[in-house]
Amino acid sequence: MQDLASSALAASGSVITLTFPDGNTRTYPQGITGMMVAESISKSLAKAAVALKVNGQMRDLSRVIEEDASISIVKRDEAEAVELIRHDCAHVLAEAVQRLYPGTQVTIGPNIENGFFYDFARNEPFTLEDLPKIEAEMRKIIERGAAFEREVWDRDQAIAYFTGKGEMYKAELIRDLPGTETITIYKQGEWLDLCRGPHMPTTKQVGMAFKLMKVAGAYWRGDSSKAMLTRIYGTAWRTQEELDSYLTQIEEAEKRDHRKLGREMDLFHLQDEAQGSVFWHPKGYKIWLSLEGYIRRRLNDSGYVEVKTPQLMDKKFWEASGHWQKYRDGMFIVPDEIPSLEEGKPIVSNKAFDHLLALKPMNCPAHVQIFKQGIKSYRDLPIRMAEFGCCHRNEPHGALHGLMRVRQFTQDDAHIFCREDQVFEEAKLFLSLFFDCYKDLGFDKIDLKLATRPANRVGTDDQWYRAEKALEDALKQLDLPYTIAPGDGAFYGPKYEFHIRDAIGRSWTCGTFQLDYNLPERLDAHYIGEDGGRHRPVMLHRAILGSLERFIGIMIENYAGKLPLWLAPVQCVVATITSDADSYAHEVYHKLKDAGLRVELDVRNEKINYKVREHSVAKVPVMFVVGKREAEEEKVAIRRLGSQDQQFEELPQAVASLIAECQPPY
RNA sequence: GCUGCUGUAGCUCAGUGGUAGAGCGUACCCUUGGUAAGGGUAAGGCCGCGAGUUCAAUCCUCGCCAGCAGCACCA
Repeated sequence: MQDLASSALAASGSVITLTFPDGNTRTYPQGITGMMVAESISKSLAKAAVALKVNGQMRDLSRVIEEDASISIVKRDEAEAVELIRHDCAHVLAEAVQRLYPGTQVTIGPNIENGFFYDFARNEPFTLEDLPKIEAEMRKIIERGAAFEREVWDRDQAIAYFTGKGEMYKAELIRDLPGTETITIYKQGEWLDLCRGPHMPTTKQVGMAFKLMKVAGAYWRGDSSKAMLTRIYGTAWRTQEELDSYLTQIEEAEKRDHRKLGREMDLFHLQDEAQGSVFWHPKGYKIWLSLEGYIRRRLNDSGYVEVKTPQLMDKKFWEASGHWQKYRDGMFIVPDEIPSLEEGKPIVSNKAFDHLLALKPMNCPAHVQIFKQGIKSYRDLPIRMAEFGCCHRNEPHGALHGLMRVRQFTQDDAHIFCREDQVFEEAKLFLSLFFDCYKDLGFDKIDLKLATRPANRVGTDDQWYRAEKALEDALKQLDLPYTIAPGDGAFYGPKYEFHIRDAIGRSWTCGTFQLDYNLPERLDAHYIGEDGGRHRPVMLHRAILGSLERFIGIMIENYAGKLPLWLAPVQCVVATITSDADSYAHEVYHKLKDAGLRVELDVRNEKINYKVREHSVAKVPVMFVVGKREAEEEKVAIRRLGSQDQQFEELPQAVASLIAECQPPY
């Protein structure tokens, strides 16, 4: 090291000082690369190294370190390296595809959570059958171990190069890069790609712990008016063990799918004749009622009043609210005419189109109508108007998904009518109510976003500023972690979005809190202020669960079907060992039933093993098992889901403690 | 809505150019068994829908519908 350093020093005459993670510093000659630094420390480090972090930024090992910096060498077995492995793997995928399918254009191939994808433009989209062949080609490329070489290209030359090769998408990407951006190219052997980098030294370091997962269509630049590309998803890890454990994790997650559990636990079903609308079975509806009851108590105790508003309302009404113009394509429209029963005649006349009704897609305009009945004083505000409102939205077929995205859903909706100076306080009240509920419901991983002004919006900038500030201040004051989602606000105001993930990691919006200056204006709502004049109230749209359908779906997945006692559709099964215990079992069953518990009696002519298995599979949280012994001693054998053993208890005590345990948290 | 894949018994899935099979579940019978599947018998199918090719289609081709994955959308 000394030799290298001193000889280079002698040549160039200047040095740089590098600080290592342990705080030590060393001087190196100018022009030194990351790889040379690694080699200067040890051969084994140089071999294990895949990248260099310069002042916290990942860089290629081959790049020259220009000036004094704190650095750390990233080894392949470190957690950070997995990002490099995945991105390099995407490049290898792209090369493999272009080798196997000449004429395919490459576009973009970024990392995503747990993996990467690459979008290709090809007349004939890839299918699942193509993947093993592509994987095999990738292995060859990795085996070959070509070095990744970074080159800086001139912008026009780069555009000319890719255009010349027929890579129109790459050319477009370069054309759209800001003029200040350096155009960098990474070569791996003969193949090259436009890329910002960094990359590992060679393709060999990608390793073999990767797998191509699925193919799908994806629009160029995420724009449905543009071409549809064919996307290949892959995953890559540092070791085979990591890959295997990821694949097992996916398999396990699939078992929690609410659509599967919904069928197995006999909670609900969906069918073609009512696609996107749920048939709730008795057991599923028990969950619904428990959850609804819980929220109703919460709202009642938090100053809300509950209302119920019409499903069908005249088109005029939706024109006034603005929904007709903006969201008509998502509404169910019904003619207000008696349909004809005459054979061969149209069901409705042409005149029917002059008078249309729509199923409500939202509850808010209806709530404004209630607000507008009579005259409201500033003293009445805030008015917190709640409704378990059933809404219909004509969702695109491709969007429908189990309970998560349906066409008929019920929101635990409410609208708060208040003065602007009350927004901050209402936001705080809502946030604390929200988190109290989610704690009770077993959710701690909630992704809270503050969605700010979109390009297309109503209201003045000043109004938006005050609105965003009120929402952000409430978050800060409650010390809640959040991220900003710029431009994601509604056209009428900023909002909080509460996202939760399902079993396989997809994120769904559940709760929401939205500020709205627009609707009170459009529907002419007002109150009389202290000054005796008319004023516009601010409207806050808010939901804790969001759609009950979606929330129950998420909850099933979150608990893997093993709902806590207060939500479980069947809280206890009384099961007999022999028919000698039948009459005692009836007595036990009725004691629990009379106490209001959701209980079932199993006196079937089956062995206890069989009954225990069946009810365990059905995820019943508690079983009271009774045989001859229990009947004689007035006891029950309690068996809990997931436990191997049992406790024996006196009947009155067992009943009392189960009742206590089944109480809702609020 | 777009791209791809899939559609066979209530559920999970085999299968074949000559009108179908398993396991689980269901019904009935035997069994009264002490904590995750006791035994037997039986019933159960417009092989998603419509057209075409063929002597013959669940199987091949086309169209439609639905489901799944992803994309787009989500007031």
